[in-house]
Amino acid sequence: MNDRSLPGVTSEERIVLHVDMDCFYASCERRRESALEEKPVVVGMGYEAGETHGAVATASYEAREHGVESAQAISQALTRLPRAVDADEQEEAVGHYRPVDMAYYESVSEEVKAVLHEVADTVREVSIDEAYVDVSDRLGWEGAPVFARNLKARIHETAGVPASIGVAPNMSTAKIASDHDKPDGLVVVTPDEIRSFLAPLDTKRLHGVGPVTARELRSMGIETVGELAQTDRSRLVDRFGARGGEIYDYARGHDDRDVEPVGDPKSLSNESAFTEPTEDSDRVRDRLRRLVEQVTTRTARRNALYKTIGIKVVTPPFDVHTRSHTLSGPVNDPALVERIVLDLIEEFDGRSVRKLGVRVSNLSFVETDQASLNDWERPTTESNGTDGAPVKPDGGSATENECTRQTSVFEFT
DNA sequence: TCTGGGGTCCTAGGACCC
DNA sequence: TCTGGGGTCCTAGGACCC
Repeated sequence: MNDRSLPGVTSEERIVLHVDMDCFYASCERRRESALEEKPVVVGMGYEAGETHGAVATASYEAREHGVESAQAISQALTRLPRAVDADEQEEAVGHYRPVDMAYYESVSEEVKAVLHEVADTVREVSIDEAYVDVSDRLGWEGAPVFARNLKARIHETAGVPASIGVAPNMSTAKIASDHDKPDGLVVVTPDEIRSFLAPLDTKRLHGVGPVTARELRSMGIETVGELAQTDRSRLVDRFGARGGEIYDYARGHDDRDVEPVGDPKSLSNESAFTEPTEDSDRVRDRLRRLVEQVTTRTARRNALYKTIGIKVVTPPFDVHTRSHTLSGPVNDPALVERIVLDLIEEFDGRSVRKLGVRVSNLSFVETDQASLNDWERPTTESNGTDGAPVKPDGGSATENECTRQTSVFEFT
């Protein structure tokens, strides 16, 4: 159903919850180390000896009061909030820094998601600490506040971490609502409150409005969601393309997206930054080989085949370049990935590099058992004794010959 | 903001086919 | 050989999200 072009007409009324865990990694650390309760906690990587270029993944609200924010350089975080050392812990404001432990956070996340699946038929797990649930079939608006309050309590009892919940007739508003009263928030926006709730907010609160769009909107004289809602839709589409129409709809409280589970990933990548930019092509190649191994290990574990292989090269000051190469058919072949990656990087030889990435995309997932996967993936080693060229589903082989690099559009004009 | 890492979607031009 | 147009795939970049 798509009636977004008809203002005032909404699809059948829905009740959508957005569940957002509060500073999730820090909460997880507190769950297993209760001494961290109510103390400034910073979870990140890069502050251990010998590391200098990490960033803050999550800062607890106590840490945020000292100016520590997520995505901040760890060096800056340490200046604002010195690291707690046992001796002078009583002295003044100090931060409790913990390294990222994804495996643990994943396990806590699973406990949270299990609760969500118990209480709702449809759950969209957006990320490790965030999910939408559609409970339209289970309750009406009268029951929504109590339901959400109970859900929060249940998550806390079961998984031991706090959550904020937003309830609204659609995903985009529910998300804004969950963020409206963090931490430990609960905000319910009923259909008749939706426009007045959104109107005074800064446009940046809308999903799809980042720093660039917010700046451009400001230059158009649009600061609030209410002002955005009063703008000409076509003016926004002209300026921002499809996203312009989207944010206009969101600003008016319209969002027809269904809450549906996320599917298989579209791409898998790994990247890594150098402590400082390097021109050493051996170091660059070593780093790329490591990334190739990381990413192909993940694809193998997930039974993923890829057709497109690419690199990302960040050169100073912060210019992002991508190069990619598409094969004629999906493969799972780490050696081929390495060859292609090393081929693609040649163009950047001699240039300073601060960050590298390896990505595979155009994924397909083999859901059959491992045995049959191996059957068609590696018949070359014993059965027919060829040189181990990757075999494609259509029986051809994706060798380097047929994947001559396509000329970049930038080599012209 | 002197900027880590893993993702998604959109756009625009060119190649190529019919 | 000229002209026109539609459709799809590929590549690179950009904005955004967590």
